Amino acid sequence: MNQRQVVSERKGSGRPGKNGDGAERHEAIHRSISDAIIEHRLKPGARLREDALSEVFGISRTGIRKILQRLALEQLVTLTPRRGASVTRPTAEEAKDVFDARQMVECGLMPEVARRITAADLEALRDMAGRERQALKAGEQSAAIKLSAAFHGRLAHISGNATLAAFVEQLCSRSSLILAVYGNAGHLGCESHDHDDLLGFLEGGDGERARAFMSRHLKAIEASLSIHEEEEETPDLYEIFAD
Amino acid sequence: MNQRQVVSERKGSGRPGKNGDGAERHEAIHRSISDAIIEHRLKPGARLREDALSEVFGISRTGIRKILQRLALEQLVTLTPRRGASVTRPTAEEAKDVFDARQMVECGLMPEVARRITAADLEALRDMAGRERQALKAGEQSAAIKLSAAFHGRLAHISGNATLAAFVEQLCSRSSLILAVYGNAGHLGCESHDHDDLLGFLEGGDGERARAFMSRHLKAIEASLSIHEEEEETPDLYEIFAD
DNA sequence: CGGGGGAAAAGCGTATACAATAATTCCGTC
DNA sequence: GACGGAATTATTGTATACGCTTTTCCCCCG
Repeated sequence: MNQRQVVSERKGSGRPGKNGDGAERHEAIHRSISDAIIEHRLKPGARLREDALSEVFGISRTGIRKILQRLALEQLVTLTPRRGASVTRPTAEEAKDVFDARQMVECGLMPEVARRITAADLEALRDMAGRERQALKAGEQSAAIKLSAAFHGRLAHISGNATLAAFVEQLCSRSSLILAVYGNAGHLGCESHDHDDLLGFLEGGDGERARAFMSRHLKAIEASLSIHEEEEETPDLYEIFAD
Repeated sequence: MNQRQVVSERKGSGRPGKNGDGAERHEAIHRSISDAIIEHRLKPGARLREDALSEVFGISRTGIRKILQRLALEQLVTLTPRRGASVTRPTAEEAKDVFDARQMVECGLMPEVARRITAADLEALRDMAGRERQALKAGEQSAAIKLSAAFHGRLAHISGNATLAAFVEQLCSRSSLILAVYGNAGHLGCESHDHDDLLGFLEGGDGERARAFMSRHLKAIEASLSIHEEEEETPDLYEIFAD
């Protein structure tokens, strides 16, 4: 594909182990794969072979498996028992569940966010929204998608509830996958200046209006999807040939 | 301790690999440890050494590490870089976050649950509530705690949203840990017949009343905690000896 | 020419070995 | 007798080796 310069420092060096900071390394690899999925550089259904990944990142399969397993818990990859890992292809039902969950949690968080948001938060968020619009205009869908998810995640963090914020982040990642499967190319994700408008309500401290706007915003994204329920993994032949 | 008969079939048998159904095995071990934590047979702060666990369950450290990692993602155990795993000891802040999250999600789910609940669901839930009361009366705190968490989890599943239901289950598990740290012995968890009352509202299809009742129910549990913020892990000596 | 069976290959699951680091204990010196 | 340091021990981190399952490809038979 196109990412080749990921990380190759000390790849062919004879020393196998010799770790300096293994934990951060793993974190970096996790983010690297996670980003590739969220940005649609790895598309739903793509297989992730352990050997290939271990070679690319220069660590053994042990470490890769650990990361793959974590990604599976985050619902970004699917682990099929003897078949290995692949990028998750969300079902229509999962898509509905994820957006219903976002509706409940993100909207529910808005009043508290409006109460706690600071000038520094607003500045950072406006910057993100601006860069997102810019990326969208420049046709860089990957960057725009990632920025949109980051915006929603950052917003949730302002509520002060780390548990709910982490949940929102996970939902946003999954939403990105859903967009990849059911989104129409063209007007994808949070286009327009919805995000800027939302920040306006939050700056004014109007939590209820922000909640209502967030609700419409999410509904608009969900409505833009075309849920056509691809052919099932195990088509029900009895139903198909019931005549 | 007291669990010794866990599983020892084919333990000393020479064959190392020879797996029949590794996945189910791992699932069982995960549940075994998870239950032990939720039932307070393993208390917060308890260390979980990999060697010991691998010997108890008769699998190698590889499998144990996998399970430990999953438990860490579920926030039931804490993985300290070079120090191994231990049962998570929730902070006061985490406790607040968890209960706020439950307040938002579980209450928000009630209307939909009231809409979809069936007679079979009601019967199963009443059975669980009954067994919980019975266990509480018999002084079996462990069983009561697990049944309470299971009740809330089962309830959430009726909403039909698997994502939110899984989240609720996780929150309930963590609540069990919170009870272990901050709960007063004596009246712990959902005593009385709160659960039965709730089922009454749901049976009547009154989603709004069920939501309000669930809100009070959760507030009551949270209020029964004594958040005294144990000595911090790194006490601020400068502040303590500031005079 | 198409389909099925078998052999080879590829890839995952698990265990084990080795290296590195944190904890503990023991000994020497002050 | 106590404190500091060094060696030993205990425990985690990582890699690698091996077995088993699945898949693929090729050849043979129909």
